[in-house]
Amino acid sequence: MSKQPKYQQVADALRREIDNGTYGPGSRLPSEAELAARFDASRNTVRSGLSLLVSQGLITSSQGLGYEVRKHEVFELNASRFENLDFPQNGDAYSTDVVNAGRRPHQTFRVEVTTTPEYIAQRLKVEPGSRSVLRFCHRFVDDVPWSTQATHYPDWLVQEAPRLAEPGDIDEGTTRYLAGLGIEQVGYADEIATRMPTPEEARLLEIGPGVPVLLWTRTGYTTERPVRCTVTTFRGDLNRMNYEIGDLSARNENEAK
Amino acid sequence: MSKQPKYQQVADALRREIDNGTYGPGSRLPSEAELAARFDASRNTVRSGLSLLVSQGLITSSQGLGYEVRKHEVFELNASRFENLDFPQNGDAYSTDVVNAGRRPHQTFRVEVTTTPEYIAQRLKVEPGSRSVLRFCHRFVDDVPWSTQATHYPDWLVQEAPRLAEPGDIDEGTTRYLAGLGIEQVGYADEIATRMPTPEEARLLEIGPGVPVLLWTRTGYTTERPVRCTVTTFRGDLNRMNYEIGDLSARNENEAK
DNA sequence: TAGTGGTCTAGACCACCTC
DNA sequence: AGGTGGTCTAGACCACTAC
Repeated sequence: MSKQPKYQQVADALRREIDNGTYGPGSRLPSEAELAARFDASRNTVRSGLSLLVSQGLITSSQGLGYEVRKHEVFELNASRFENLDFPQNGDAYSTDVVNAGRRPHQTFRVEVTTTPEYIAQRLKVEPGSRSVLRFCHRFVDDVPWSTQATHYPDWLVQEAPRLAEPGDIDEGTTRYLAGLGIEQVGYADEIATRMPTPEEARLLEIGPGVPVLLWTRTGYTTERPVRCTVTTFRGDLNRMNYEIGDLSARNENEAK
Repeated sequence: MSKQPKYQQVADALRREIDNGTYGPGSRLPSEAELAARFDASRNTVRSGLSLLVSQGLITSSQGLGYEVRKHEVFELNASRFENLDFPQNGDAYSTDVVNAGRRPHQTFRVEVTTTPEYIAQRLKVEPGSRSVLRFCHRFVDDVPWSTQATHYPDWLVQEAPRLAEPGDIDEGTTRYLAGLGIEQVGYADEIATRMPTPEEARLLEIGPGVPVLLWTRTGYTTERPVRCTVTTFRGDLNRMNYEIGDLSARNENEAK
């Protein structure tokens, strides 16, 4: 058993006390000065220990207030049910999901013409650097930044569906608008990854240290070819994705919760 | 434009230089002492900036060696094709996937009888604290820790399928073994989440700071009820999950890569 | 105004790697 | 041996929040 550095001992001790409920979710930790006295360490050493827990997503800190144990509540997104065309409502699937969960959604929206980034071009099977329309959405739930969503449409598609390039929302939803033009998406390729946020993402999503992002890339296909590529960036601490595969009648028949 | 703290300026400057290729993947950064001179800051301040980049997963550090720009290579796992019963090979789907990618897999394995944790019990629709069999797998690719996988089987199922409780691998795969007993999984409910690793996970997966884990929970159902719940923990920097939904003939017909 | 965390410094000593 | 990062200290000053 090798000797642990002191800041590790601080972090471990506090983690144990958080795990066993001494400090519950939302409660405040003792101040740095108190902890320094308790562990017979300098304030800086205590800070090292605390910053470890911060970067592990266990606690947060705010100037003038102190350290607080992080609360976890997650929003579930059913990706296999998403964007069903027999959708009962107008508006997009996101708002419906959020309202159904008893929460209040809002979003900011913008449309621009861009050159297609490499990552997107691969998936849309177009030349990198060619033109595409980007529809970008910044989403909030109860005024907390929740996710960003960037959908790219290739240039050839915009020729057939000019409203994609117009600013402002498309009331019936873009998927349905395209379907009305005979461009029906019959398949999706989803990719899911995780990493720490870039500074830009941290700003948009108001993510503190220790919170990863969940990246969801969906490429939509007609029977002929890919028609759109959507990259959604979620706060990892607030979201979970669900997929249903095959026959789940055994699960759904007596659903309570 | 408010003034940034000096350690932020250090982090931002280095991030820019990494992004624009001044320091490419795998290359070494200047030493702390050199950076301190360059930014006219104390060594501790430079360390704050560097540790920011470490916790963002952009660089790693090793004692005696220095700081290095992280390399990214990801392994893709197709979750919708996974565990297909018409699978051509013996052995489990994981090994097949890895070998197909030209990599060398190995795993350690253990079986134990446990009391069902809350999280699992909910999904298997059994009492929390009741008995279940846990089959646990620690997986490596080219000797790099890759993922852990813990599958729980409820007690009632183990009565019908006693080999589940025996130590050692089941050659034909557990899914096929169960199918041979008339217990066929016809549906899966998948849940995907991300967070920073616990110290235990960081140890098993040899994860450094700044790397999140990807959590994949799959509950398998017969037409009657849930029969198993598998929780897989991936290193977030090395793995990506894919799902294919609906008709993707347009994508697969002229697949090159 | 008092208490909290945030930034920054200068310096000491240790542990690890390479030569 | 010399250079690298890792740990730790003591103290200063700033910025934010509460009262």
